[in-house]
Formats: sequence, structure tokens, C-alpha cells
Amino acid sequence: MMMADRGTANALVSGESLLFLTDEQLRRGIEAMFFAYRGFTADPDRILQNYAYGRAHHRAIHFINRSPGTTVNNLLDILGVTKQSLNRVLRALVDDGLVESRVGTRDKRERHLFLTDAGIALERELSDAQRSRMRAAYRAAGPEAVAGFRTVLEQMMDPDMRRHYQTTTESAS
Amino acid sequence: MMMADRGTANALVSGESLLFLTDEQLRRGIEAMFFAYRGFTADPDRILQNYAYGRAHHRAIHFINRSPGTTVNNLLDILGVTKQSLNRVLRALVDDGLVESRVGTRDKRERHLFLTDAGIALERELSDAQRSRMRAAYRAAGPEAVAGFRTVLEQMMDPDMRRHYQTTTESAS
DNA sequence: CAGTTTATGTCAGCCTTGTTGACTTTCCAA
DNA sequence: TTGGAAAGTCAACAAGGCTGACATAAACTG
Repeated sequence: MMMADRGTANALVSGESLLFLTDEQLRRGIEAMFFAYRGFTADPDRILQNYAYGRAHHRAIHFINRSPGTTVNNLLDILGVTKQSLNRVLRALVDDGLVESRVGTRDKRERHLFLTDAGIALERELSDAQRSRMRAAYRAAGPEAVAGFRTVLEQMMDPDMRRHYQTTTESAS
Repeated sequence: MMMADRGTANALVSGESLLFLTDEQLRRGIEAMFFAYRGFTADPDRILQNYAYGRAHHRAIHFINRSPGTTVNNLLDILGVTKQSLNRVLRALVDDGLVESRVGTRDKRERHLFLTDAGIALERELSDAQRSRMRAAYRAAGPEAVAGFRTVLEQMMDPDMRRHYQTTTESAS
């Protein structure tokens, strides 16, 4: 399995410089993901402590805000957790008045999820902080680096998830 | 706080196109991080289940492999967890014969950590899988995208962490 | 209409991995 | 020789994953 494609032996292949594919470069990329993800979540994590919420609540709030009226099932698909796990989080958010769950009109089995004004306020606080860091990183790196960043991340996703990533901006083309 | 720097109003600033800094683009970047990180950890997570280990064990194994002989304190700094949390993981790895903990020679309070042959084997299995996905993403995206990817990730890290990210390849310049 | 599937919610229990606090042992260094 | 740093350990707890089982309502299907 992948014997011919391992190690630094493939530094030069078919006349093209592939130095960026050495094991050492890949290891650097792996650690970059690890350290960057920590930075990426650090600001929201700090804010969430003030509300006794965690990352799981943040994720739910984020995707409900992105797609108001989304169903529980759709959220389960995006988040990739069990319904029991999501339900625990959603119940807290509904009980606390941050999320509203409306019975579907066409299909009354479905629940459509919306942020309340309070939910919108918390979403704003969290995403302001996260965007602020992302904006600083983008600005320092420049537009070409950002394009590369997004290209590599998209390649790293599971193909199943790529569809969730793409849905909301297709109309903007 | 950041009133002048929020929203899509700053699409054009000082004559330079900053369309990549709109809230919508930042939101896309945030979701890219979320979905990509899931893909990034998916393969090792699957492998770890066969050994009844978790991501915490993987992280310890990774950084001990990267810096053989590293101390517990150094590992604590890199991983950003409490010593109780790390100790639980290290104890399991030592008990299972994947990690060796040697008393320091200069300072006998310190423990220097090394992977055993079995530890090296598991590290290899995990990193092969993770590198394989990273390599596919890098190859599909190309060297310029990879450079941008790394630049943005480095900007996203907490400044404190950047030093851990840089340590091991400074000599390669 | 009867039976099946789907969407959701809920209870109970378990695991991993993080936390705090308290305490001990070892041992370097002033 | 004594203070403090490094390391380990115990106990208790919380968040947020998981499985399994079960309930209900609604939609779908023959």
C-alpha cells in the first residue's frame, strides 16, 4: 500500500518540482492545521464560557444562522453527530430562548429552526470575534494566499461534506 | 470596537480590491476550516478505534515522535492541556509499551519521552493515513495554493503557538 | 384503511477528554 | 538546608460524544 508514493523519494517526479510534497512538508502542514485550529476556536471558546455554552452550541447557532428554517435532520447531516447529542444542545438553546423550533407547514413531522433576537445577538458576538481573527489573517496573508488556503481546505474535506460547504454561495456567481 | 471595520461596507478600501475580506468570504473561510478539520482527523480517528485510543493519544504520539526525548512540561506547553489530562494519556501509552519515559540525566526530575518500536509503528500507521490525505489535497491544489494555505494558517495561530510550529525546520533554511 | 417508514424527541447509561483542587515525592539551586 | 520547580497521583466533576431502546406523530404505500 502506497509503497511507491512514500517518503521523500518523490521529491522530483516527471520533470516537475514536487518538493512541496515531501513528508517533511506534509508534516508541517499537519501541525499547521493543529495549531491554527486552536487559534481558530480560541476566541469563541472564551466568549462561550460566559454563557455556560460550549463549541457544540456554537456550531448549532452558526448553521442555524446560516440557513434559517433548516430542519433538525439537515443539521444532523452537517454536524455529523447523533440526534441525541444534537438534541441535548438544541434543547438548551430552545429552553434559554436563543432558538425557536417551529413545526413544519408542509411536513408537520419536521421542526424548522430559527434564531431568536437573543440568539442572533449571541451569534453576532461569536462570529464577530471569529471573523475578526480570520480577517486579520486574511489581510496579513493577502488575496492570493487566501485563494490557496481555501483551495487546499476544500480538497481536505470529505467529499460528502463539500456539498454543505458549497450550498450557500452558488447563487452569488 | 471594530465599528469601522465590520460588515461588507469595506469591500473597497484605499483603492485596492479587498473583496476577499467581506463577511461572506470570511464566513466561507470559517466553514472551510470546520469541514476541513473534520476531514483532517477522520482517517486517524478510524485507525485509533482499533486500539481503543483517542485523538489525545494521537497528539501525544505525534509530538513525541517529532521531538524524541521531549519533556512532559514541553509537551504540556505544546498541547495546551492540564498535566492531569496529559498524564492519563501518557500513563496508558507507557503501560501499553508504546512510550518510554526516561528519567533525565542532567535534571532527574524531568522525564524524557520516547516512542518504543511499537509506538513508532502506530505513529507510522497514523501519520501515513493523515499524510496520504494531505498529499492528495496538496497535489490537487498545487504548490502555490499550498504556500497560501500555510501562510494563512500561520497567521491564524496564537502567537505563542507559532514558536512550536517553527522550531523543527528552522535549520532547513 | 392497514402497515411501514420517516422525523423527532427522550430516557438511561457509557466513554473520552477536558477541568479544579489537594497532596506527595524528588531534587535542583540559591 | 530550605524553597520552589518538576512530576506524579487521587478524587470529583462537566461537556459532549456514543449506543440502545422506546414513543409519537405524520407521511407514505400498497
